[in-house]
Amino acid sequence: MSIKKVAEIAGVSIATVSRFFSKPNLLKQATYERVKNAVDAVNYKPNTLAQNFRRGKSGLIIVVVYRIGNPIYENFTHAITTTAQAKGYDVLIKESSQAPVTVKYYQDMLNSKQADGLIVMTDMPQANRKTQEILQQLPIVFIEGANHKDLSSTQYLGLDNYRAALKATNHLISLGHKHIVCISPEAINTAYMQRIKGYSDAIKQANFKTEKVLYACQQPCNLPILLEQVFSTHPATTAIFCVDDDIAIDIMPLCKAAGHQVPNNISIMGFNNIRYASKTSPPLSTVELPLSDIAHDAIQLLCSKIDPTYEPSVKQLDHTANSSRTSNSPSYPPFQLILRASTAKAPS
Amino acid sequence: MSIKKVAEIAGVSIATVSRFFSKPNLLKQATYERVKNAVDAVNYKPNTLAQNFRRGKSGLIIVVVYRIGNPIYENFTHAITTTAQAKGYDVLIKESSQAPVTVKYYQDMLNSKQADGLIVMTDMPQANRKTQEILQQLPIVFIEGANHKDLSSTQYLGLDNYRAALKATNHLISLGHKHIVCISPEAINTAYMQRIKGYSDAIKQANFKTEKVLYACQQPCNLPILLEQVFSTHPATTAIFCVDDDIAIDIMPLCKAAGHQVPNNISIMGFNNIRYASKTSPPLSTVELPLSDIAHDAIQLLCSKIDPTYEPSVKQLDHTANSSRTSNSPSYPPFQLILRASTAKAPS
DNA sequence: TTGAAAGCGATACCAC
DNA sequence: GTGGTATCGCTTTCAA
Repeated sequence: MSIKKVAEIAGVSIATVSRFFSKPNLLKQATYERVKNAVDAVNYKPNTLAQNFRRGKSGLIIVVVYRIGNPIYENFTHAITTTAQAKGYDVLIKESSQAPVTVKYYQDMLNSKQADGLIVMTDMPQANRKTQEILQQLPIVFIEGANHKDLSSTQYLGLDNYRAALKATNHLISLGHKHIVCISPEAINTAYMQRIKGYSDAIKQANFKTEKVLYACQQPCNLPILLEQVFSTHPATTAIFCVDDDIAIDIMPLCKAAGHQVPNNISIMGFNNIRYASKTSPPLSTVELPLSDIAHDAIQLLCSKIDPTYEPSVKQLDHTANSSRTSNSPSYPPFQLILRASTAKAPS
Repeated sequence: MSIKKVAEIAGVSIATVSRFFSKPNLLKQATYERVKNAVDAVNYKPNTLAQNFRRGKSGLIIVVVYRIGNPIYENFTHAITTTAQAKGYDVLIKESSQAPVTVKYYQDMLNSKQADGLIVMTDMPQANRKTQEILQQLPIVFIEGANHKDLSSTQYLGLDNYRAALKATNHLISLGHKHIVCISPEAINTAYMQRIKGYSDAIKQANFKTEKVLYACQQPCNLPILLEQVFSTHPATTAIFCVDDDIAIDIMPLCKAAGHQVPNNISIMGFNNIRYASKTSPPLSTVELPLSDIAHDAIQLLCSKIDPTYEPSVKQLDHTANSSRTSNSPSYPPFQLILRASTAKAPS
């Protein structure tokens, strides 16, 4: 009844009140004033629910992250929001850690118009051929950690996890390390897989035989055991490549507690360069992906999927490292090696 | 046209299709089957936009946080979501760091029915008498950092920042420290103010004359200068109480770099017990507020504000420490002192 | 430049 | 148990 009320007070039709908000310059100055007065008088706000309903869209982009509180997202969501707002979308964040996020979930969310589009930073469980086809149709952009190999390049906007890991491992190799182990969370996703592959390939390219990947469970409960295992079965180990900073940050004190000096006896390398990586003792060497730089492209891509007429020519947006021929796009900087004091020359 | 389509296919009225979802047990078995088949056949999902519109509510609770990526929220949003979902609400998160969140913003968000209720963990800028009255009417629950003194107890669900800080400072005092400085972020909010007050009161109660509060700007740029200042103007300083862990984590390496051993020469105490507090070297002593424990009460309170008939008797929910007569509620545990290795006896 | 009116899709009341 | 239908508040032709 609200727009009606305002119309009544202003002595105009509801259409005019509607125009007051959507196309104010169509109104005659005098009419505009009358409506404005009425609107102010009752402090009228158009009912978003009704607007959304009528327009058939919610004006909402939802960013799905595994868990809030992960410092990785810090700048990314910020950049996403700024870009999206410029295009008239509001951005809200959904945590996926408490509910298994399935293809069906995305489908429902979008079909029922809860959100106009999704930016997903969580791994998607099983993507078989059928679900893949479904996802293809949906306005979703997958980033970081999606099962990109099941998705086309217009679906997935990736980061060069593979090459970054390759480079990080190569850095350790260049420091003279010959026995490097890799530690990954047990709950593995595609980003982690790519990083592990980067590590493996670096080891192989260097013709080392001691390639070793260990998996830590979510709660860093088994990390002490894991570490013990490393040094008992691979006593020659002089470097650890952790596929994320959290693992590295967890493991560094454990190394020290076990009597292994960092970096004198053992070098530790992280991944992501979270805010806390520079605060460890010694500060953590790590790699940083240009997460916030891809925000613009992500929104662009998403908009073109929400409204296919939006931008007919979607430019090439594949920044993944599926194969050796793929390279980083020049449009935004590639990964960056951040060298601090947790890595050093291998002890002789 | 969708419910209509399903009704057509099933050969029933739209009312029946509607009931299929809302009150399925009202349908005759045979009718139920027919509708079910039709629904499955076209993979029909009720349009949430239409439902929300018709029902006049969005079924959404939005948690407003200053910035995602802050580990404080990690468990809290989780707990909020679980509780809210049990009551039929979905929970999304809104970052406030990019847009100044004003009273008007909240008002619009709720009036326009974007969300049914808000849980706010950001400070609210200026709350004068008028805005206070407005907020009183709105389905908002303020937590942690709100200007609680401007709000009534049915509005604000607080944490005992004051007493936790008092206790933390008293712990330093009990270790023999007589010259304790306090460092707070420059962008101060009520939670920080309460903590600072807790610190001050502890100092006063101990009859120390050297009470000193310093403010670090958001980017920890001036922290080195601040620290230098501490030791030049207060060379007797043997302990630092930081009003949040981030400050403590930032300052610890700086102390060490400046040649002050932690905790031998200087003790450092944090606040919040974020995930990374235990990873510093030495591990950080801190205090932890029962943030995730209040999730249930927060949702309860919010629901009673969304629908006043929901729970006529709102039980006493004031857990703040406005005055000395207020005490922690027995319903959830109070703060907890987490003692690690960054605090030790004052050097003699 | 403005108004009248047809819906958007679902809900719920009132009949039968 | 089921169907008909008014209605939620707004947007958007189409006419005037």
